[in-house]
Amino acid sequence: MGRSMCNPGGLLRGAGLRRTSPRVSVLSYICNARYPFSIKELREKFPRIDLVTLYRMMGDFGKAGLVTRVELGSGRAMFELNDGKDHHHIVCTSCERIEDFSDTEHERLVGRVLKRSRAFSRLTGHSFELYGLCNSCVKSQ
Amino acid sequence: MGRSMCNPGGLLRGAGLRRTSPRVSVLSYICNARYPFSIKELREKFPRIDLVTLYRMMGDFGKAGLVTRVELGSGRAMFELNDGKDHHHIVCTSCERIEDFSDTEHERLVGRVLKRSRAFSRLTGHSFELYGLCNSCVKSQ
DNA sequence: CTGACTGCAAAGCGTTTGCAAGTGG
DNA sequence: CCACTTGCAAACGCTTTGCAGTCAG
Repeated sequence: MGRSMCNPGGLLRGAGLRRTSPRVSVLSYICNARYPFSIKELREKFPRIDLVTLYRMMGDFGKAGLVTRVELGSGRAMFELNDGKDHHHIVCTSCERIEDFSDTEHERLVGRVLKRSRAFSRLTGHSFELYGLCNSCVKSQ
Repeated sequence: MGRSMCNPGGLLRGAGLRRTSPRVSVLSYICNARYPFSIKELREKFPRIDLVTLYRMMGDFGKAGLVTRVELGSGRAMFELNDGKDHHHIVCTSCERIEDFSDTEHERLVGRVLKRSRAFSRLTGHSFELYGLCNSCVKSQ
């Protein structure tokens, strides 16, 4: 639900980006992705699109607010569709499985930290990610 | 206080690592570092120690529990002395200034998230970092 | 003396840049 | 048409690996 209503053409036009074939393909894939994805994953899914094009595409989509870059400690860039909701991730350090979670308490906490800070007065972003072992990896270890 | 009592030789021996000249130099620097540091910073501070040695040293110190690796969204690895206390960072995205903070509420939050998760039952770590502009960078922009 | 450690060279990986050819509006 | 996009090649920064010489214990 919601995901399937994704309209790549409209999203691109709304963002002021040209509706090219690579962009439409990738954007519709992104709309249906349930978890953060890497450039490598896009490359495997779309072997005919150049790696450089994918990097530039994520850069453009990012500037346009279509996708958000998330840091998940893997060393490579990960992205996800920007749905406007602030959520976070639990990442399995063994199989890289990812689960989303959101926590309203966390937002309050961020505000409180900022208020206490002497050196900072403006926040532009934050990362809050958990690392662990998912149930199946716990069993097999 | 505390910092100045740093004893590189003792720390190394306790960790089962040989007390070599590069390790002693770097470790005493680390003990007095007030903020997370990068390999590049160590390289500038100790030009005569090979870059590869610094990487391996951080790897060894990490395994021995002397330092902790922190992800601050810069793309490069950052480390800090492992003092056993769980704290977090506010990073200025303009000048890379770093301020530490700790928040007991955060620990409770982590436990709550884990309890609610269906797919995860064991956590091995977490990141909680804030990004923003420090007071002096806010003024100059 | 021996294994742990270091330095140098080279490779690996993810990412970025330059430029000519292609294409959407 | 013309500016925006793409693909290919090459460079880039950070990090890792291989190997021979060195040093601590």
